[in-house]
Amino acid sequence: MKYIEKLRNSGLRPTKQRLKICEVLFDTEKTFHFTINDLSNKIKKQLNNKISLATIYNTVHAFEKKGYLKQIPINSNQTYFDTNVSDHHHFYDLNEQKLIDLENSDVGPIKILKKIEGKKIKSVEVLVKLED
Amino acid sequence: MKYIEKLRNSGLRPTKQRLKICEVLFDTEKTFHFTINDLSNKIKKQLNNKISLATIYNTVHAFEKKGYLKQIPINSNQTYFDTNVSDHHHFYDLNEQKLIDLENSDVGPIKILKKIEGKKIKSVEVLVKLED
DNA sequence: CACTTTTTTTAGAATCATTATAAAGTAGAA
DNA sequence: TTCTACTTTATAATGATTCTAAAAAAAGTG
Repeated sequence: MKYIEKLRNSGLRPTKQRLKICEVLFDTEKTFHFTINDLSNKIKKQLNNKISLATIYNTVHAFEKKGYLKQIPINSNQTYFDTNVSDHHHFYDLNEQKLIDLENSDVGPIKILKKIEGKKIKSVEVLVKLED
Repeated sequence: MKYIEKLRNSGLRPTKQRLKICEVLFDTEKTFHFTINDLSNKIKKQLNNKISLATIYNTVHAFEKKGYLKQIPINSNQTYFDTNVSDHHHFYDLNEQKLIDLENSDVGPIKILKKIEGKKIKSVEVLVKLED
């Protein structure tokens, strides 16, 4: 199965629960944004299946560490994740509290001119806040 | 007093506690980053004065709404604020968990090419994650 | 000044996302 | 199968933030 490798790479054994989580996360054409709570609900509805929060947290964090999911840097009481792990950015609609993808090509090239001794750049993320 | 206007503009009357908060926030040459907890401790040490968390939260949020403080979009369990409200960006050192200012001039101009119907851009914020 | 009304501060409780825990379940190797 | 190590789970713990209601302070009024 195609998700087994993703799990193994993330240091996780392919269990029933983890495979279900993979299905919901990766078995779609479109990528999407979610919170842990969103994901839990999606699993309940879509698969008619309850997986404990602890398992969901563990799995999502393992994927995030390996780069199969991305955290979206935004101030909210919940943490937002993205199944789109390509280099891209986000609009955040303040009124509707909704995230929208901004492809890299929608944002001009970004040059970081300042250097910090002994550190290298891991990622550059742009958040564009929108209002009415 | 110079802070009275800031408070009034934010819809707050100038009380003893709020003026103390202003002192710690705005009475320095250098701008700085802080969490509510940082600020509370700074008030204790620097002014030898305890102000309840509720008051600090209220005041900081009022200033943030008026633009006298900025929230820094970053995923953390605590919310980070910045007394530097000029247009600028941030490095985030993942290893030391420290924020560093990135002046606008340190980042090339950013062009957002995508438009969203009926929405206007309120801010563009760049977060550059650093690792060793 | 009194006295009333409104606003503010405060400590502590409530909330809520996230993390930790420990017991019961499951997978994989021998 | 049987043993061992890893997983899942429900539930508790944690910790930042928000809420609350009572006491304190400030403003308004005669």
